[in-house]
Amino acid sequence: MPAPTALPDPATLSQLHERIGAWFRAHARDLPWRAPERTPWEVMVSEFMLQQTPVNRVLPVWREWLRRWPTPAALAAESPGEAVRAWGRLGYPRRALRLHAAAAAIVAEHDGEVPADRETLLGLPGIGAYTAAAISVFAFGHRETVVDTNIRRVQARLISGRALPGRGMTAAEMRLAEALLPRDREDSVRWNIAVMELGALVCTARSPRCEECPVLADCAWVAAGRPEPEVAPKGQAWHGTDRQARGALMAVLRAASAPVPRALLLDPRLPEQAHGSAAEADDVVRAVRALRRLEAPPEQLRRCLEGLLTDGLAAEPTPETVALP
DNA sequence: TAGACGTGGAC
DNA sequence: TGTCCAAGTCT
Repeated sequence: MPAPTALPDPATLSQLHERIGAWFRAHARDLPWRAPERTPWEVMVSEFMLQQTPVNRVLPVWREWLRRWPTPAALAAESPGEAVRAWGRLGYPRRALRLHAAAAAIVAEHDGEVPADRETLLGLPGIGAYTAAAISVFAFGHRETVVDTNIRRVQARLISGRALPGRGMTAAEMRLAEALLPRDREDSVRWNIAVMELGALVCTARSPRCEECPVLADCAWVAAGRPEPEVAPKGQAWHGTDRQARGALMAVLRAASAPVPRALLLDPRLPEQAHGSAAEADDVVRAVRALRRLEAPPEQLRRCLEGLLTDGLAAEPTPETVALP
């Protein structure tokens, strides 16, 4: 059972707003998707890419993506496979597929303009509670409660006195975020991004930099003597998993511009065939060797390939070959 | 609601 | 080295 959460009184809350706001003005990173002239589409692309992926890895892919596809219509005009290829090594390539599908829906149903309200955004592929709120706030300046993993962690420590939030978001956390949100619209936008930034830079999951925290004196977790987390981390297995095998299969498809023989994917011990340019052939050979090194059971490779086809991450131009969709 | 879903950097 | 973690979404 979560510890009871005492809401700060109005004076304290106002002080929290002030201190975290001042900290943000002094320490915020200069991230391109925060520039005031950014379009809603540019913000939306950043939010998709930032789902479970660190800022530093997103930056170059975001720039190249928007150079190629500066509008939803530009992306929708491409094949989904090109989106998956441009996604590169960001991970969770289904996000590329969903971003492409969302662009198509925006063109088909919203005159090519990113919707401004949370409810409409929620109807788009790949947009859940967090991303809908984030786009509404960061692209359109609306007053909405945004609750991401950073904000949950800051709230858990600062207000609830716990080391980490639980696995799933609770209604209580949502209510707490609403209660903390400044009334003024512009202040609320600033608050959301500032708390996220505080969580990302100072109130981090592993080794929080409490000495740099602007609200250290108000922190319920510190006041409680920094108790240990209540829930043990889940621990993601990796070696030998389907996720690893799917990733290796996708790497081969991304590297190849021509369809790849199905037999090569299912039995990567086969000799690689020539693919396109010499440079590309090198990339394909490298990817196939990485797949081979997994020494995944043939049964697993078959299952994973079928999964990629089912998910739409791969297609079969012919019965004997596989390619990006 | 718990589990699946990529990838690479930090400790 | 292995574990943990990252602006989540979907089923």
